[in-house]
Amino acid sequence: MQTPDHTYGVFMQFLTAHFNADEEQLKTICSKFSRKTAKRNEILLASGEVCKHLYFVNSGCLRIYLLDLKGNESTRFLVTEGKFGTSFPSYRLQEPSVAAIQSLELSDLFYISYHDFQALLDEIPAWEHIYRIALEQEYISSIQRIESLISMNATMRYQALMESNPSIIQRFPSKIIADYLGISQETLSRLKSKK
Amino acid sequence: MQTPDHTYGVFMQFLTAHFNADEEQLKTICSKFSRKTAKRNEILLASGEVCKHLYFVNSGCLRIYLLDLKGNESTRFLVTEGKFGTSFPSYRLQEPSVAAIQSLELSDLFYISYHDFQALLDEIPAWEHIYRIALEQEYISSIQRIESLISMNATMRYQALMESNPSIIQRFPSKIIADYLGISQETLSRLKSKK
DNA sequence: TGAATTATTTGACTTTTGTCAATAACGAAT
DNA sequence: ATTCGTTATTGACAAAAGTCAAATAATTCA
Repeated sequence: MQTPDHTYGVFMQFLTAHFNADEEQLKTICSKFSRKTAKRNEILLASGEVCKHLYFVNSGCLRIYLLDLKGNESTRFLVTEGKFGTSFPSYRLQEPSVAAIQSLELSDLFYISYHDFQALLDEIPAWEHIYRIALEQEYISSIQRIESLISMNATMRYQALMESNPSIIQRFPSKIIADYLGISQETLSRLKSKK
Repeated sequence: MQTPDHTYGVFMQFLTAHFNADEEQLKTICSKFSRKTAKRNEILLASGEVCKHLYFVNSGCLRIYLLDLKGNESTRFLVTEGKFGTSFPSYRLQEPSVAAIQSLELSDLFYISYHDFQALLDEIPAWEHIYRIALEQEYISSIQRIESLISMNATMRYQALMESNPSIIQRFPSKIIADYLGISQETLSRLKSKK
């Protein structure tokens, strides 16, 4: 991938929003990203592997999830269009991943290796700045998620999700919404019908 | 606070670990921090207020916690010696805080305002770099906390905490450990006696 | 030190949530 | 449209965790 153009879609919007003034930097950044299509339900990372890529979801959706010995799944994150996602602890530390990554839909993805990501941090100070801002946002989101998990019951967590992010409730199977909320799908089904 | 010296304790260790080569930057950074002592159980931030300070805990301990209408408390974070802590979403966005901050012990604190923190980010590129690294670590910790909350029951979460951070179990009242794990103090007491 | 406060444990009971199983509904792909 | 496989709902029951109350233990600090 060498020169950015309109076919980049949402990824192009992200880049120009941050680097519109600097064609040179933009080309450097694009040169480090590759693009791929992931099929519905395709596994991009199995648990136990070291996570090699950070993904930008141009279209579709990724799910970062845990799978225990009994086959129970827990959704750590859902990553929709215009967002970056990876198995962060594994990607950052280059250690085996606890979580797996799955494409929930037919997805159009840009991705960058850890090595190239580090190179961008060194080469382009603005890249570190943007990354820092993004980390702050994700950290705030994760704090809010922790708060809902330690201070609310299943009903309150579902209501809070309906208010903060109603689109994902419609978009994804309720089994996955239940995993994300840390409750069983039967419990979710019941609290939906009661209300 | 102008010139750093040995009375700074752990804070000095943190600074020299990152800026040992640069006396100039060190002085700039120190000039933005103030120091204060907080009494046991002193409230440093009440919920609803905008969080003005980021704290470095030189000695003692801070607790970032939630308080609901019924008086139930939930501990978002415990910040021990050598760590930075604040009500992060409020400090970063300069919005009213959901959480409160309390000094659990007699604590020796360094603190910096949001404005001065932003100034350091602009003035000293290495400050943004260090901050980014710290954010990554905190974000990874919060992801691991989310995972334990969505995929483990009370017993497993307690066991995991005993393995990952046994010192805080001994140091703090079990009521606070229970809050931190998202369970009632009675449940914690029972699972301790069963094992 | 000793009174007062705070924290912890335990019991009895309730509520919430999970599990298993059966059925119903839905959706993708031919 | 029909079939197959997945997803959602519901019931019956079990397990986990919460609540309230009382008794005991431990701490604080005056």
